[in-house]
Amino acid sequence: MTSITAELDRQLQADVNTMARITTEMGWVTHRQQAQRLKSFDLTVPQFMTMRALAQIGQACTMSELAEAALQVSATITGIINRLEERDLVERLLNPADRRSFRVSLTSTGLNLLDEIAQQKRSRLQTYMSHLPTTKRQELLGLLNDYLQAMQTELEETD
Amino acid sequence: MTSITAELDRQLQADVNTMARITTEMGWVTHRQQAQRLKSFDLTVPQFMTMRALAQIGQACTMSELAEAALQVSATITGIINRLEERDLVERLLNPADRRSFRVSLTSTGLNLLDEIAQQKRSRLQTYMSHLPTTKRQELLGLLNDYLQAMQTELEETD
DNA sequence: TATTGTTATACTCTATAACTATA
DNA sequence: TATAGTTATAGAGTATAACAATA
Repeated sequence: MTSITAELDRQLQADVNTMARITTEMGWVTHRQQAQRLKSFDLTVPQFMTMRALAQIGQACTMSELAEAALQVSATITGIINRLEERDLVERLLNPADRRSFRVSLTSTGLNLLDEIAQQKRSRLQTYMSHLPTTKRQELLGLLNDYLQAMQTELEETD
Repeated sequence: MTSITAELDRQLQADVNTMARITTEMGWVTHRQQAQRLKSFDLTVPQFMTMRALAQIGQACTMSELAEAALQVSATITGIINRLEERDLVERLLNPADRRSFRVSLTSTGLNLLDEIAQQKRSRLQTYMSHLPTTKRQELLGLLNDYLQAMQTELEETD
């Protein structure tokens, strides 16, 4: 007869395997699905995530700050911002305090586009989430949030 | 005084907003983190996901089948398989039954590499998951699995 | 004629290293 | 000298369209 401890270990192993499969798959499916959806707005995933990072910072920030928030190196951000700026979705403003750097921010056009995309996403999620009982919903959110934070912490550590 | 229905609606709205934020962010963080980790194996995310799709199919498949499983178009898969084949991680085998197509499969080197990566991922997850009580773990897995399936179904529909 | 897979093309993302301007 | 940002470079992924070989 097996001990309770061994039983729990086996269960943990099984759960870890399942979790490994789900998170790997979910990351890729999410990425490809987002790319597909953003295409109709003529945006790429990195462009969208950069705009989102700008919105989240809330105020004009430097290229370096933006690069860090968007999980990119600064050379990459330069290219992304160039393309977004050509379409008047973001703007570089001179920074009188330090003439080496800019203040980058979303234009009103950029902010509106971001709102439109967010609204579309909320509509899709509403259908899915309204099928879950309130307690399950909140438990899911809490666990996802913990997991996300664990991932973000880990990313910072390996920097 | 507000009705219970209105209260529930407001709660649903709040949960939908949170879920929208978390899933968007998680997709990007996962993608960047995976890219960073895979770099130490000299693999890109699409290369890894293609190898994973091959492993999941289990037997040799055609380029078209692989493209569909890896959520790519066939022209993209051609390039990815070319690069993996040069490193002996996958192989194209002649298909006597139809000389237009190949049977693609992982080599033993490719399979070993995949195992090594999976093992590393399990180790990391184990630390995180052993902190969760068994019931919470399984509830999380159930909900994530449902969500993943909902996403995959949606991807197929928009094809 | 239809299907399988590749090639051609054009563009974006990505990281590293070299560089320019400013502090 | 150090820092902010860009440019140069090389390579990978991406989709569309044109193409070759085979069915």
